[in-house]
Formats: sequence, structure tokens, C-alpha cells
Amino acid sequence: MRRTPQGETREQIFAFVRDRLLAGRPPTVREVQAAFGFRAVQSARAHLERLVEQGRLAVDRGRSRGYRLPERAGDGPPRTRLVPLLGRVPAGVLDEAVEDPDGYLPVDARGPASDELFALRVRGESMVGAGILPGDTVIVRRQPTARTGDIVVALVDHDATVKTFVSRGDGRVTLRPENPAFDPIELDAEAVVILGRVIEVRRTL
Amino acid sequence: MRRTPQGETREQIFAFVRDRLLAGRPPTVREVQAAFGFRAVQSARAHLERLVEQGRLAVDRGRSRGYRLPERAGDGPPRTRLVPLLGRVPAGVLDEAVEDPDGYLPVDARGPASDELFALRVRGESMVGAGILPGDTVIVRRQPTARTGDIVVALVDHDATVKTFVSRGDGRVTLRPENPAFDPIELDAEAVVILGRVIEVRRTL
DNA sequence: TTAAAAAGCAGACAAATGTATGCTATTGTG
DNA sequence: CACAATAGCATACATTTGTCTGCTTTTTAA
Repeated sequence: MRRTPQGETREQIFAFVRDRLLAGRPPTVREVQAAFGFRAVQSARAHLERLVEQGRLAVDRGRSRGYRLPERAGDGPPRTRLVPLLGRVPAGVLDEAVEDPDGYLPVDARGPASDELFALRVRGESMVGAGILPGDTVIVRRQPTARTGDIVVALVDHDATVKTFVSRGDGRVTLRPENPAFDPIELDAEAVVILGRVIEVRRTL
Repeated sequence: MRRTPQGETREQIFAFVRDRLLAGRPPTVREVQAAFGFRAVQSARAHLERLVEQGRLAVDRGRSRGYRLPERAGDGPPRTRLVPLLGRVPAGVLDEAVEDPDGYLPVDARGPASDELFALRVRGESMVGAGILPGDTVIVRRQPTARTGDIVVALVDHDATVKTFVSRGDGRVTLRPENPAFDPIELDAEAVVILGRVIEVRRTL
């Protein structure tokens, strides 16, 4: 029954449980017991219940491995989805490309439906002015239209390209690169095939 | 005993389990049973065991909620982890900041040392030249040292800042902004407190 | 056509797991 | 000091949950 200073063990228990939860592996009370060498289940349980009282943990009563991180007000827990990473988009046949992705990215998709998202690797330097570098990955929400200022993925000459969308009053649209070294692309509004809008940019270093 | 076409239900079960696992909430066999309206536990269990045979799921035998995503080498499904998003880092006490995060981000942590990650929101324009804009989120691997060229999070005047790390031969280091409007910071190598290295940059539009 | 595989049901058992009660010893505080 | 709060132990009990055996019906393939 060797004791530790007040609250110290509890901190370690919280860290332990938290790491387990972040790793997607909620622990049982007895796993906590074992991890800290308690000889009684209740020793672990008392700590856990205390953490719940303090609001640092939440719990599904009666369920196994029921301890969870409390959902902070406003934003709930991340709703992670896997989004297909497309190598290239062959001439607009998006559905086929989605069927055979290069891989999957985890995305916090609390907003839109998960099947309306896909990811694309950026080629070229035409968007460096917007902080989008070659090799970056963009996460795109599929939608056929866009508003001025949106960064979109559009089909130009049977190839997907990332540009800023600008709607002009005269029935034409501009796909604007964010790089003075590139020229804007002007098209008839009807001729523009928009695959979707960029909602996130990622870069792995 | 209404049947579904071969393999169809199994796909849905896999998607269900996968989503639960990605959300950090491994389901029980009976939860799968309930989710699909099976009248027998074994119906759900048979599907799950089949998915394990196929290598699409892994399982901790005898443990409750023991089904997991298999960790394949190479390009298997992403090993998603939730990484704490820190609002600010008060004077180097990183552990305390991790205890009370602003939220969590899903990260594909197939690489090494996935439990040493945290995320930070970038303030200021000092790194726009590297494609890191104000408001961007950086994902950081905790490490006390860095190599020249690494983009690091360092403590300068009790505040966390993102800069490019440059080690010079004379026992001093430079924290270099990637923006000509900012001046480099020079420090003694011993005086630099490096919190970690930036491994990913994210921007939500 | 016939056999094997697949999908599902029913019921039961055993292990894992959450929960409760009562106890001792230590620490902190008015 | 007295006393409450804290930390921990021991044991028991109830629920949850994983696992198993045997069965029926449909689909697939030899």
C-alpha cells in the first residue's frame, strides 16, 4: 500500500488513459490497474471516477472500455473519415478515379458527407501565391459550381488543375493562377468543368 | 432470415467497424449485431471473423472491443491518430499544454513515434516564403534537437515560434524567418529551446 | 443435380469487465 | 490533537461481451 503524493498518480493515470484514447484503444479499469500496479481494481476505478467528477474524462456507464475524452462545448469529437487520394483525374471520370485511389487520408469531416470529398496532389507552381506549393495535397469537396474567390479544381484540356475561380459578369469565367509568372485562363461559363472546391491544403515535410 | 447478396453486408460491416475504430470507439460484436439488425450474435461475429481471415481487420482475442485495423507495412490503411491541438504554449511547459488542448486533429501516423505529436496554430507572416500562412496549423513531432533546414517550433521569449533552423559552426544557431520583412534570430546553441520539428502543414479554407 | 459455401438464427456458456461494500493506513488541516 | 479527505487493499457480485455448438435456408459452383 505504498502511497504516492496527492494527485500525482491521478495525473499519470489521466495521461495514460488519454494516450490510449488518442490511439483508439480505450482501456479497461483493470488495464489501468495493471499499468499502475494496483492490487485492487477499485484503486484504479476510484481514480478514474475522480477524473470524471473533475470533468477531465467522460464515461459510458455500464459499457466496457467506456471512458472517453469529454466533448468540449461547441466542437464535438473529430469525425474522422478516410478520403481517397487520387493520383490523376482522367478526363472528368471522377467516380472511376475514386474507385481506384492511390491511398487514403484521414480527414476531420464534421461538416460535409464523406463521399463528397477527395484529395489530389498539386503539380506545378501556379498557386504558390496562395501558399499552395508543388507536391501539396488538396482536399476537395465535389461540387459543380463555385463562387468568385474560391480555389477550385477544374478540368482544363482533359487535366485537373487548381486555380482561383473568378466569375465575370459577361458569361465568362477566369481561372486565375496565384503566380505572376502564369497567365489566367479565360473560358465560357458553360465550358468550365468544375470538379470541386478546395477546402483544405496539406503539406508533408 | 432475409439474406443480402454475397459480400454486400460484409462490406457495410467493414465500413461500420472501420468508422468506429477511426472515431476511437471500437464496437462490440453485439453492437455490430444491433447496427445491422441481426437476430443472432453469431451472425455479426461470423462476418467479423471473416474480415479477420481476409486480413481486413485484426483482433485481440479474448479482449472486449478487440477488433482493430491491421497495421500493414507500406501502403495499408492509414493508422489514424488524434493529435492534440494546442492554443498556445506557455513558456515551454509543453506537457501542461497537451493536457488541455483546444481540440484534436486526425493524423496519419504510420511513421515512427506517433505519440510524440502535437499541433499548433501559426501566428504571424514570418514563414509565408515557405508556404506557411497565418492561421495555418502545423503538426509537430516533439524533439529537442534539429538539423539545418528543418522547420522547427522553438521557444523565443517565452513564446512558441515557427522558424527554419540553421546550425552554424561557431556554437550559435539561427532561427530564420522565410520572409524578407523579418530579421533572423541568432542565439547560442545552448540557449535555444526546440520544442519539435514541423512535419506537416495544414490550412483550412 | 448435387455438394459445398455463404448467410443467418437460436441458445448457451465462460471470460472479461464494471460496480459495490467494507476495511486499513496515510496525509492534510483547523 | 481530532477529524476529514486521500490512497489503497480485498472480496464479491452483476453485467457486458467473446465464444461455441447445432441448426435452417439460400446461393454458388462442380
